[in-house]
Amino acid sequence: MKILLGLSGGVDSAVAAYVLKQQGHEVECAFMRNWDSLTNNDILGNPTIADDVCSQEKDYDDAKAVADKLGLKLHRVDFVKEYWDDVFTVFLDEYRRGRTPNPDILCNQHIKFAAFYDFAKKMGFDWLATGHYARVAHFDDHSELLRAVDTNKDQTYFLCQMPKEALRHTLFPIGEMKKEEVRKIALHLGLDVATKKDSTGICFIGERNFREFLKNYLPAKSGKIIDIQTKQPLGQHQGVLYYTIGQRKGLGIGGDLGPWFVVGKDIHQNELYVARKEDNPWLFSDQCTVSKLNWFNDLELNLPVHVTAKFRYRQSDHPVTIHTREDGLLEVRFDHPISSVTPGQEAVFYQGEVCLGGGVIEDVYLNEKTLDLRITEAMHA
RNA sequence: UGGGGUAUAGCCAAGCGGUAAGGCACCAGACUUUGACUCUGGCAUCUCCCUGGUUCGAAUCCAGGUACCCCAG
Repeated sequence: MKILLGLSGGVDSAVAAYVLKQQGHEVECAFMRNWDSLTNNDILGNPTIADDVCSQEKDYDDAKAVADKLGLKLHRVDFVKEYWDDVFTVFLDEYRRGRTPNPDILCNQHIKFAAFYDFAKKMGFDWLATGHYARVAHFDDHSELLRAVDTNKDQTYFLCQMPKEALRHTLFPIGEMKKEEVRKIALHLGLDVATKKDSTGICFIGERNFREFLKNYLPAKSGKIIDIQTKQPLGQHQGVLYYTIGQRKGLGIGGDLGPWFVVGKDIHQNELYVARKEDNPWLFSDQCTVSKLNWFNDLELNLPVHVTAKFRYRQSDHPVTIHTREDGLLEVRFDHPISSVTPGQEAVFYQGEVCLGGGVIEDVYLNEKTLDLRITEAMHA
């Protein structure tokens, strides 16, 4: 089989390349470049903007070293425009709406398993492979996405929006391995990336002071921080768009009552609403609606059904019941109230080991009332 | 300009003569391919409003200032 592997310069994809090669496949690698700090005006809060060699080039060098060591060909592909148009534009639009998007899910959806997948097809490859911690089971008529064996590293959450067709032609070579084993193999192979720190932050962009990063694209506009319980102003925020639900840091509210957590916002009034931990009904919800659904199987034909769901990466599974509403949105009812479920984030559904798919959280509810309605009522009471 | 009260780090706030608790905020690190949450650590050392004094020793006692608050005018 002719396989194109996405090689990032990290240890996971390096070992994935090795595994495929050992299995006797015809493997070539490709390094993706999706972000250009200068053309994308990524200045504020960029820790490496002044460096001679930007971190991406360092990653490319690492990837090149791995490919050379394994004797594999390395392509270099550039999706900077696609990333901006299909990922970052959506990302910013969501923020402008006061929501909190997940750019890495968009990236997998539009870049790695769309633009990159198309590139692989065009280049004549039969399969696409990446170093994600996930498993895929291919059957005659469909493919299933399964949780990684290493449950601590499982990345199916980020893969929930990958197109079905791409999943049909994708392999995750390290999905059966634990991170520890991956590093051990890399060490045995003498790869320099064996001990390289796991990358974090937005994929292709990296770790950032997030508020400073957003300021490059969303202008600061300070306003009031209000205690949703008493309606009293407690301080000033720097821009309501910079904060997300459940957030504690960055509010700058002193005194003896805290800590305070963001429970909601009004982008028109430019007000941020906060509550104390003791007032936690404000942080909880028992239901949400979900749009932009992507299913890997025909489960939706059999709704309603009781499954488990994650509402953010590395959150434990929560039992929920899902069914379709007349307006086409998916309605998700939680068995028990959950904290800080946030519009714009992804709800991903599982049945045991199988990742069924996911969608974007639209509204969150408590006792049949949307968060916005609850806030409006509280502020006018 | 009568009486009473308070002045401790950015914000709250312990301390009541023996060599500055704690919380919030903030900063750093850990965790983490989103944003968050969480965890760990740091954070008053010509220092406790100022100036004198008592004492072996004062944020703690005394005197005088200064500022703010409350009650009464």
